[in-house]
Amino acid sequence: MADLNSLKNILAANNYKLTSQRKQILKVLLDSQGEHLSAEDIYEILKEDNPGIGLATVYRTLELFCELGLVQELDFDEERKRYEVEGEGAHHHHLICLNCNKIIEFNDEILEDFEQNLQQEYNFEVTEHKMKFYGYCKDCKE
Amino acid sequence: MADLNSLKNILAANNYKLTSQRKQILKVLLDSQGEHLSAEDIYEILKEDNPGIGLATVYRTLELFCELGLVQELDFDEERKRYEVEGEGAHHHHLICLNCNKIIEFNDEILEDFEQNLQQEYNFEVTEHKMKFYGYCKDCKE
DNA sequence: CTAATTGCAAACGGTTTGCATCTTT
DNA sequence: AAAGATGCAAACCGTTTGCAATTAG
Repeated sequence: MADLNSLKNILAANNYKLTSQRKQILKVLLDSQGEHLSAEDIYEILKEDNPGIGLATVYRTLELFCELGLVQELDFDEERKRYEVEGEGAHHHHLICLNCNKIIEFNDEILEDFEQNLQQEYNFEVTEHKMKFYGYCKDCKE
Repeated sequence: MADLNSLKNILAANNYKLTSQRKQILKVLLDSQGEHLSAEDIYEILKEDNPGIGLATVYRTLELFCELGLVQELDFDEERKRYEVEGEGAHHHHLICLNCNKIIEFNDEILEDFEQNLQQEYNFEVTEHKMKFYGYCKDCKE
C-alpha cells in the first residue's frame, strides 16, 4: 500500500517531483478508503485547507498515480470516474446496489480458475480484469 | 433476437411509433453483429443512404432500444460507448486485447456458481453483471 | 387530428490542454 | 539554474436538450 513515505521514493525513481499537492491528494485518498472519491470530490476536500488548488492538478495527479500503480480508476457507470488507492490486499471488485447505490467490495480469488480456463480455451493471456455485479443489497431486496 | 418484425410489436406494445429511422438503426446493428458500433459509427453508416438523419436521433433511439432491452450498451474504456443487439444466445462478455484491440466474445455460464456464492455470502441479489478481461490474444502474445 | 418523433443548433459537463508563473531538485 | 509542476481559463468532445417542423397512428 502506498503511504506518504513510499510516495517520495516512487516519484523519485521515476523522475517526478514530490510536491505538496501530490502529498495532499494521496493523503485524501488514503483517508477515504472505501469511499471511491471522484476527482471533484478530492478537489472540494482539498480546497477547504488549500483554496488555491486547481482541479486540473487533481486530474493530472490522478492520472500520474494510475500510471505509477498507486491508484486505480473505477467506473460505476456514472457521469464521473472514481478513484481508490491500490490496496496491498487481494484484488477486489464491487457489488453495486441498484436501489441505494451502496457499493460492497469483495475479493476475487474464486476467479482464478475461471481465468485459467480462458487462457486455454481462447489462447488469450489475461493480465487484468474488471467486473461489476448489479442487484439489490440485503437492505433493499424486499 | 430482435428482428425488424418484432421491433414493430415491441414499439407498439409500449406506445412508441415505428419510424423509418428506428428501422434503419436496428438494421445497421443487426448487420454489424460482433462489431460493437458507436453512436457515431451508426450515424456515419446511415448518412450514406439518408444524409438528413440527425446524430441526436441515433442517440435517442439507442437509449430507447436499451430501455426496451433490444440493445446493450458496452463500455470498453474508450472515449465512446458502443452498442450491440441483445443476442438470443447466452449472455456473453469480452476479452480485450491490449495490443491489437481485438475483442473476443465468450459466454458466462461458468459464472453462475460464482454468482450463487455472492448471493449467499453477501446477501445480495444479483440481477446483472459486467465483466471484462484484458490481456494479449493469441496473435499478440509473443 | 394530435401526440410522438425528428433535425438542427446550442448547451452541457467531465476532462484535457496551453501557457505563464512558481517549486523542486 | 533547469526541469517539472501548478493554476487559470479556454478548449474539447461525446452526449443531451429545447424547439419548431414533420410524421405515424
